[in-house]
Amino acid sequence: MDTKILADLLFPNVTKTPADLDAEFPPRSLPEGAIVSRMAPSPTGFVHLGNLVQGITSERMCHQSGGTLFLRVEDTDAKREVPGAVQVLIESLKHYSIHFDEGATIDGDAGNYGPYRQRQRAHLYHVYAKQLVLQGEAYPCFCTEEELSDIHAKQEAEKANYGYFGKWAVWRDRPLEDIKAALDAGKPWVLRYRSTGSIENKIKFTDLIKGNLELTENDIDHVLLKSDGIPTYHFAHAVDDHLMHTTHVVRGDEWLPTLPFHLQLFRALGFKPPKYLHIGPLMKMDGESKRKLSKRKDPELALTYYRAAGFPVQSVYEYLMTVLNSNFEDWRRANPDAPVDSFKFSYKKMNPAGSLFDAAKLRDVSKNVISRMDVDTVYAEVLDFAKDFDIDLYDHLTADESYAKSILAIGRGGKKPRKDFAVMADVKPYLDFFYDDWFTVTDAYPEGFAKEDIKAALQGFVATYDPADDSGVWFDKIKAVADGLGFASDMKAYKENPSAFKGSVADVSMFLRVAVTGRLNSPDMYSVMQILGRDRVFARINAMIETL
RNA sequence: GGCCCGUUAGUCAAGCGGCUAAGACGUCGCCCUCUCACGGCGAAGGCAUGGGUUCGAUUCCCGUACGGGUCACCA
Repeated sequence: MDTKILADLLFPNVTKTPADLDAEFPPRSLPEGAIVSRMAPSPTGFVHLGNLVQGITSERMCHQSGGTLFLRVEDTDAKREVPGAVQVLIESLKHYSIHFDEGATIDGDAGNYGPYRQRQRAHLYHVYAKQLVLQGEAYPCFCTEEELSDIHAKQEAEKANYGYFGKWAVWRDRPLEDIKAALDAGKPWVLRYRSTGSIENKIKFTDLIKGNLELTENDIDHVLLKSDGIPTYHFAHAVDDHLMHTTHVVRGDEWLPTLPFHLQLFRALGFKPPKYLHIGPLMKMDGESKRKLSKRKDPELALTYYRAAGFPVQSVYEYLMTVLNSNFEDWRRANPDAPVDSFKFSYKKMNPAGSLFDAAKLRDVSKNVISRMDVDTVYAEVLDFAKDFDIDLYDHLTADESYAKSILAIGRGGKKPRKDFAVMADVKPYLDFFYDDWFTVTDAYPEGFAKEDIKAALQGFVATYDPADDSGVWFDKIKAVADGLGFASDMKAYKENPSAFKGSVADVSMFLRVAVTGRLNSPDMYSVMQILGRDRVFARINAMIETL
């Protein structure tokens, strides 16, 4: 068959050649060893953990090597696209500190290798499509959906392998007249790759994460161009990553089965294939068994889930970092205050297998991240969460900013900071008693004590409390009250002979705690009282005395 | 079903032919001049399995089992 005739028939308007495009998109001038990679999500309106895992990996590799990271929107499937999804995508990636050097932005494209939205690149793909037809390595196929499912059904019946290949590839070797006739009849067509591979052959391949792999050659005549003229992922991947000079492709390992086809394509097109990093999936426990996190079943896959739960961005980022490079944890312990990007990320540390998503671990990481934040940062984080998810909390915290901050400052800073919050939703139950309208007097007194003693202890405290005292003096006074009532002021003495006392200074402190905070647990009472102020402390203590 | 990937404690994981097989989370215990939150100390718990190769295998090879992925005009 004369491929020239066919090529012109199929792509009459394509005049450019691959050489023209190579001239249009010359290599970037980057230092030796610089990595160029991309994030290439499809705009489904749903940004998930997997996107982020892949994004962080690409981002670190590019920027640590002095290279370039770009964002390419894979919007080849018009059917699935959700309106406004591109914006959501760009904004949440930015939110999670994935910074792009070029690519799609909310306002349009930035960079010299665009367009960065695939649907706008149709003319580029067609140049290569025509080239493949010319080389006899692609052909049109006019099968309808029904015909294809018939083929599939027959294959099932015959227990043959599925797919459009060999004798099943009914349009593969049709004479030109048939094609012309179909074209003239206005039948829709797709462009298929003419595979010369065989499943009898194996190809060797080295993945940067998985290591040496042996894969079966591809013998399927995959679709290159859909009937709307827009490429499939495979074809777009080859063309785009060539023209954009991608050096490393990071993607999920669900792509491994189609990798042989991709390699075939790069060869057919005369492209140098990039290095690949195939990441194992994030899994979760589902009853007894593990399975890949699925976006239909698992809300925790969506980034928005973490925001609603009150995890700071930094927490999710650091958790994912520990999953990607487990030595990150050790590094973080040794460098508690260093910015995350001073950590030396290495793809060599990445696990070839999938990992189970560990919510408990996320919480732990998050506690540490939050405990390292300064007051202003925590305050901002809480507000950011509260304004969308707990407006009542937001109103309380903003009513008196410095008061709120003084609460959040308790136990913050220093070598052993408090770790009360894993998520911002933990904040309200932690500090509600600082607000009078949230505070409730409790009658759940510590058990095992005479009411008279509790009352006397509270009165004794009120008689001597002075907010000007430092914590040492403050506590000495409480000890004095304890002693006066037959409670041990010395914990050691108490432990050696508990029956010699009515209780200890710990119990006296508990009386105060219950009176002042309405609960059994609280941060350090000295700090609490300092923040509450003398009048409110006394009011609460007196209110409790009334009930005794 | 075909093809492919994977398998170190409940989980995340170091390890890369010779180690009493790190560490972290979780769990449990003890300690810590006021509880909690921290912090400290300690405990339980592991190389899926059968064959090789080797003086020696968690580490290399093959099989089995189990887990996962993929077989679209979706990415």
